Amino acid sequence: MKKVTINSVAEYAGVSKKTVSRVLNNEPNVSPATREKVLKVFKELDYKPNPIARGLARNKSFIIGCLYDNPSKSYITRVQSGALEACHKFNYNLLIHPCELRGTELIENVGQLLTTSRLDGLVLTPPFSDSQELIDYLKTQDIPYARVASAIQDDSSISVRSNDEQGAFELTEHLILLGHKDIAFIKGHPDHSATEKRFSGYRNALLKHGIDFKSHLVAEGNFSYHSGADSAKEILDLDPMPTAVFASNDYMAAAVLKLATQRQLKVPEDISIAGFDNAPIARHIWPGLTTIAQPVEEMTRQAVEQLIMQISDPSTEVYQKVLEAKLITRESTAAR
Amino acid sequence: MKKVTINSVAEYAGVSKKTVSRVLNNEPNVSPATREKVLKVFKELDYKPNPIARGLARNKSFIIGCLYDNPSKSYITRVQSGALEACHKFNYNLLIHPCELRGTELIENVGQLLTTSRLDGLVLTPPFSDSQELIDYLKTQDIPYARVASAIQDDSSISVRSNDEQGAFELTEHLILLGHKDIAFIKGHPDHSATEKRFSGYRNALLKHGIDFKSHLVAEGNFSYHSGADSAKEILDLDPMPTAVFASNDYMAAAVLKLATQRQLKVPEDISIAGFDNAPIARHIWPGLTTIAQPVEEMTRQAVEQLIMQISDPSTEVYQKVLEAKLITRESTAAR
DNA sequence: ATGATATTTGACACCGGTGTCATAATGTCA
DNA sequence: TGACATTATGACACCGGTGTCAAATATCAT
Repeated sequence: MKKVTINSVAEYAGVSKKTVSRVLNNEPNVSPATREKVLKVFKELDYKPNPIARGLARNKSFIIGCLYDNPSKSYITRVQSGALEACHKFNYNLLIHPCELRGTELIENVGQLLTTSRLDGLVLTPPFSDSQELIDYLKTQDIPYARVASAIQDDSSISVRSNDEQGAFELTEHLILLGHKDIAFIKGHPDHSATEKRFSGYRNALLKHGIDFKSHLVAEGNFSYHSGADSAKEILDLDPMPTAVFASNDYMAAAVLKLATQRQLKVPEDISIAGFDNAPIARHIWPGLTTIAQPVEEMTRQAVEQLIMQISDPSTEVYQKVLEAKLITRESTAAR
Repeated sequence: MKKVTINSVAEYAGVSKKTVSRVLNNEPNVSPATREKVLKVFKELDYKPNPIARGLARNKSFIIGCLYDNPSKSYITRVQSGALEACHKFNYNLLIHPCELRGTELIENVGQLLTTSRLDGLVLTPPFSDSQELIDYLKTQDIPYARVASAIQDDSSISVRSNDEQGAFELTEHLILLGHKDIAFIKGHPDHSATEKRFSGYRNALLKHGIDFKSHLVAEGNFSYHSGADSAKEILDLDPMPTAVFASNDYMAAAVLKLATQRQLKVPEDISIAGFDNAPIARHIWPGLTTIAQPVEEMTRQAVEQLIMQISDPSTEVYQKVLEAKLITRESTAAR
């Protein structure tokens, strides 16, 4: 299998390299006859341009990097799947790069990534999308990036998020309307901006309905199943026990459900449990979890799509969007 | 921020490009003094070689591709995490490429991937690692690849798998020793070689203990939660109902557990349920699933590590390994 | 000191494309 | 038909490295 390069094509077609390059890139100023001829040779020799050479000449790699550090596997796969969809639409590829937010090496680590892969852009998922330090660094490197599910203010970069506050508000209201007054809340990871947003949605709903906020009903989680299990213990040990628990994501809610069931509590008869995200686990367990569907794939898809726009035309207006979250009721919540 | 290239380094250090290149690649035949001098300039100018230029010159990208099409999110993330570990150890990056096994475009799709990204190697995960068609194609493209969890015979390529048959045998035996005789089995996806292996482990255990194999106790699944739900219905509708169910993975087992619970059956008192893989969900639900721990990360890590070895030295002996699977007992199985 | 050999170094082509600019071919209008 | 604008084409440098090979220098034995 001999290698077919732009040179061989040019020679075979009897034109210059440059003309072949023009045809390749659909540039104007090629006569129809010549274009036709070259295209035929492409077919005949089964020519595929070398992306690396092209990358060198144009200083582009057609690769987008995805940064993440998230305890939820399903969140990651959803992010990836949205990102891939957008990438493939525009013939980009996706390189994944998990790393840790904490630790002084973050900047170094990302810098390493940038120099070793020459990415054309970066998608930041929480908690990176909320890291001011990282964002400041990226600005100095002038590499385009897009933030997913970030609540921090930065008008100069692409951002797509969903309305966490609104979602949490609706879910809390749902519980209140079912007659619950003692609603425990499990917070997410403090590094994620969604954590505060969801918490404030919860508080606002209580406020609106004239229910006193009680701080002893709030447990500190970090989105991991394990932290949910710890919080579950705290909450179920309370006396009197709250009649409902709202966990900031489905994994933690699943942990509450597990402990409740272990303790012979009936869900939702004895206690209602709700989560957030609509992760697969929410419907894989019994009873199914009432939760808030967050359009993770869609957020990421849009973010990456816009990122690619920005890469191909830096003058594109910076896209900032907030998508709606939606209440999904299942069997884990019921009237008091 | 001015760009620092090999030329500027050379000029600044007062040596030729080539000498800089030698230092860069730790090549011999550079006098200690010169090497020292160049290294100092590296630091001073904060020089980072351009991987794309290097890739063009050496026809290498330092990127490994990972092909998958698997309904289990947790399986995918485990695969990725093992692959990433190996990649980062050797300064490679990982590009992920989900695609569908079925459909005539597979070869075309992969071909496209290879020409648009110039990968240095490919990791195949099930069901791709079992696809003879794909493997034949890859051989014609002469790109190095490694197979993960594949049972098909191919001495010429790297393969790391775990002992599915043995694992299924042990799990079945565990159920038998608990006194179960009517043990239903839910098969996995027919495109995965593990499916037959697990099934045959199940049959062999029955055989060894003199229990008749009953085909009506076998349901056809495909590893997805959904298929598990369908199979669960079939099995729980049987009369008499079997006293134990062994699903070929944990997702399907979780579906059985959900339906059983919905039907007010007590697990494990009324029916024992077991899965395979030791996916996170196995311990996220109540009762926890008895299952077989499959070292997915470790398999992939080894496969990628060997792949990289092979890339850097094609004469490396082809690595083929079978790792052990391990029985994990939890609350979902009990004596009859 | 001399020649023989080993080590260090650099000039230059090359990887496979793209960008710039000059030149050739064609079209337009008075 | 000539003057000029427009379109088509190619020569050549360039992106930032690596490979080849010959020249320069150092090392060693005699």
